[in-house]
Amino acid sequence: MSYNFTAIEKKWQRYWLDNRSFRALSPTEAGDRAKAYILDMFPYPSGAGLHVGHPEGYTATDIVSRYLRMKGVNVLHPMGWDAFGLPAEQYAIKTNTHPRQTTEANIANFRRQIQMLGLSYDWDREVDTTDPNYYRWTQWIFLQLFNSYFDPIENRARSIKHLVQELLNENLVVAPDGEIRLNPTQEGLERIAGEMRIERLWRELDADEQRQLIDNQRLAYMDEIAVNWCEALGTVLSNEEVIDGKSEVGGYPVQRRPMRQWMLRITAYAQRLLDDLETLQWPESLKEMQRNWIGRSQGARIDFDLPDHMDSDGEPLGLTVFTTRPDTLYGATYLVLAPEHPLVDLIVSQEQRQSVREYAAKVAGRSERDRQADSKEKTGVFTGAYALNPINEEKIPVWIADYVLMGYGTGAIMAVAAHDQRDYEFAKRFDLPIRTVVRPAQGGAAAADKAFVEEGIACNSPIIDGLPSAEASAKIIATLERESTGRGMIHYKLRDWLFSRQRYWGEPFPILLDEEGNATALDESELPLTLPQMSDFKPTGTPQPPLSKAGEWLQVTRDGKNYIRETNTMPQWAGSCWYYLRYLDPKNTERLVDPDLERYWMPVDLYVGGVEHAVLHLLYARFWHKVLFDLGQVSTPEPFARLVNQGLILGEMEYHLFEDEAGGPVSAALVGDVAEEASQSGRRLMGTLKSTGAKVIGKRIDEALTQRGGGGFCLKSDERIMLDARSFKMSKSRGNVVNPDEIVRDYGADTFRLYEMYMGPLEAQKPWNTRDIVGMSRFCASVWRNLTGERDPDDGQASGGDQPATASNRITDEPLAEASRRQLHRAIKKVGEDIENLRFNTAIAELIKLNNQMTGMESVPRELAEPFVLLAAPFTPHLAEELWQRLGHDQSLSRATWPQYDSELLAEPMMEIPVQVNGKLRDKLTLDAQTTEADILVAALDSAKVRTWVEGKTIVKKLYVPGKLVNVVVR
RNA sequence: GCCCUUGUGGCGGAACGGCAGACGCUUCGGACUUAAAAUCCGAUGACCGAAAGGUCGUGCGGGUUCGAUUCCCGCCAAGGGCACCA
Repeated sequence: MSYNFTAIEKKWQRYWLDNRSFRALSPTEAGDRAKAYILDMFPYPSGAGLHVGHPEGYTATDIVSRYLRMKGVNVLHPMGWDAFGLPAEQYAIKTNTHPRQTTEANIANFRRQIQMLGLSYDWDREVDTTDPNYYRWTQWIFLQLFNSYFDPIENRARSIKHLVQELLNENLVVAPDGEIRLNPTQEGLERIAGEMRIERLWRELDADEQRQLIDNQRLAYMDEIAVNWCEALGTVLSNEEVIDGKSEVGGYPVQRRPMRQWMLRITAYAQRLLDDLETLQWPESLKEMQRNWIGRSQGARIDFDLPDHMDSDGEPLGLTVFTTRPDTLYGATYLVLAPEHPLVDLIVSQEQRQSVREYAAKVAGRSERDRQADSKEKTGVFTGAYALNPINEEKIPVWIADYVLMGYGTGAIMAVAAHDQRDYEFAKRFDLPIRTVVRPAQGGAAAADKAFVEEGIACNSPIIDGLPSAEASAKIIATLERESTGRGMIHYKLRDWLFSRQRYWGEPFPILLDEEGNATALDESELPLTLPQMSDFKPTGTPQPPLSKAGEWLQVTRDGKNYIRETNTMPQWAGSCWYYLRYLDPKNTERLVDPDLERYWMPVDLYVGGVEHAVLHLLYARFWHKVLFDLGQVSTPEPFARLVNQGLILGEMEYHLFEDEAGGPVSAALVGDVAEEASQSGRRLMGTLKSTGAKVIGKRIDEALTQRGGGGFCLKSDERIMLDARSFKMSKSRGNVVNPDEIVRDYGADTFRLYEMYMGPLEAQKPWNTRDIVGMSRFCASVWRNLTGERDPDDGQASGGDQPATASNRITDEPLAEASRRQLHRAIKKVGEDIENLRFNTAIAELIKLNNQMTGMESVPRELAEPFVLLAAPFTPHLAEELWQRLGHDQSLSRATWPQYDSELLAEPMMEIPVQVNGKLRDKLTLDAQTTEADILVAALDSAKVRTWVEGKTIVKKLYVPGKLVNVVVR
């Protein structure tokens, strides 16, 4: 019987599970072995089942894990389920089943699919984010966030108790703007300036104020802010979940509306999240995406007085802008506020009130998306108010315009029309003054029809004239700071993380709310707070979350006071923010993770997953990790030392024929230029139009192509043909989704694994091509034949997984030929190095070459067969285990020793030296590897072929690159 | 508009200063077979040539170098990210 992959794969999958073959060792068991934590991004178990993209990353980490185990490393390689989330809940609503049920069914299906791929996970450590024993600790981390604040002096999170203590001790005081500062009297400064009280002490606050003050410092806090409300999903979404004004999930419209929501103070960590990227071995492009998302801008806040306006207490009003170009302050010819800016109502003049209101109403009625769509045409309205430029007391008009966003900076800008393109367009539109205050450093004039936005030399700016922009900015900031009309600051685009959702299927907050809506945390001992069983978990159609219908569950009386539970739930990201920690100690009932285990295993040595999490999961997880680090719960500042993004697997190539613009002849197959070029020469376009999957549509392709003998096609000489061959993302609607179940059924898991790894570099985006799978299938069958001698179904031998393994008649104890031995040792080196560099495609190519050698052999020496099976084991583990057993081993090879190569055998005794003349290859010499340079050059010039190219010319230079080539330069 | 990534045979890709196209697919030819499948052997970048051999060739245009797919400068195209971010 021939190679029966189904039986073999079942047999070994059973064996691995029964024997817990991939159990990670405890630090004690491991002794002085090295450790490696190899992690996959755990999947969201959707109803659709595994996608071919999942096995790509999972196979990659599996190969690395299996390889490292064979190298004697203690490997932790776990898997789990990120099972809270919107799709499960939406599906549950649609089918009227409880999300618990669908989630369990989906997890079972995912587990089956993952196990059928032969992935070497330590199943003892499986986690499920929806398990109360898991989300108990998600809630626990939330409590840590709630009970902590960010100490800007130490630049880290600390217990809120510490803050209260410092306030009680009067080391800290409360500034009028609500900020907490060092007590100036501690530095010998006065806390009282004139008759006006500047700062207040803790004991001078009443109980409500104290509570407010503390609540405003927490890392998890409630705030009434404009949030992204998605009507269709019935929930709010984080900035990261909104793309182009639509929900990332489902693409539903999202509106801004003010709601009281839980926020996490990720902005406090902006600088550390930015700085620590430098320490990570991550793809540069992904780091760049995080940098852009954090969006650091260095600049200044500048205060403009509004001389004609007083607040209700009779204090003069002021207006603060943020700018990255303080050096252009003299060029500010007007100010612009966001239409939603709270100051607008206070300063608008009687005459302008009507038009300002109308404009603001119009803007409010439009989504962010619409606002961006017609950003080409600037709109805005004058408020009737004027402000004073602090640098020169110039009186400038204040406008409102929707190109200024309330959500960035202070929601107000100083407009410098000469040096900002948007301001320039606005000024042109409304005929506002444009004043040049920077000239190009290299001389030459700036373009007249647009803003000069680069740095240069300040001009028309009395105190900074002649200074380069950077110095000019510094001087302006110094001046403003001296006069208390501004200060240098760094602004981040990153916003605090909106952390609550109006959903049922998420972690409940361990929070009680009193009648005023103040939050009180549950005690750690009260966790987990489990989701109430509800038959009606549908959205309410209002911002009221489904849990508001939970009846008794909601009511809590404590110390004689009535509370109601928080009815929002946490977003899907909560569970995935820390799952990598739980794998280390998944059954611990006392702690999140045992500190010794945490220190042993962290950080994650290799993390593989899709790039779609660049600014969501990967930013959130880093943030939580840093908080846990500050609070002493984890030992490393970063969770994922090395990260690799697997490239997207696109759908199968699609070929399209279409009319060209002239409505003329048909367009046909292959990418534009190639086809066009081909059409001009009339030569063979592609030999295999049929076999590539191109569909012959009607007669048209036949009109353009003539069939050659043997099934190839040729372009008719004068046709103009364009071929559109492209592949698209796999999607249900396109009908190009490949189902892993079918591939494994038809070809086996080993072949499937090989195929995905052989498609190309792990990081590259590449199209699926079912046609190519057969290559890997042939390889597996060929290895089987080469090592078992079982040729085809007719030779009468029983085999397959359930049968007792029979010894092979192809294996011999004869010594291996010298040349083959050298090839083997080169392969051992290459395969090991390629795995370490995640270059699986070239490693597989090496295995194929080695197997091709065996195909040509009469019988295969054990000296070659055994190392070959070990080298193949990480890639085709089932096949390798079966062959290993048939080679007479009674132990699984999962912990067998990886072969070692002998460096002596890497060098060939003879070498082939190409000889170039003027950089062109003219001959090749086969020489003893010991030949000296002088002899090689003599031999090279002695070559007849070389001589014909050198004759009659002067040799200018003779070059020898040791072991590589000779180049003779002649003139 | 800005940032990042990628452009190599009929296809996926390899080489990443030193023999361009490893390896797989496809196609063609041969062996085996009553036949087919499977398997095995050989060929497969283009052009010229009967052959030996030669010329061209890694998106395009320059540059550095004895030598460039590889490094530098300038374009073009595709994919991804950000986007009125002050």
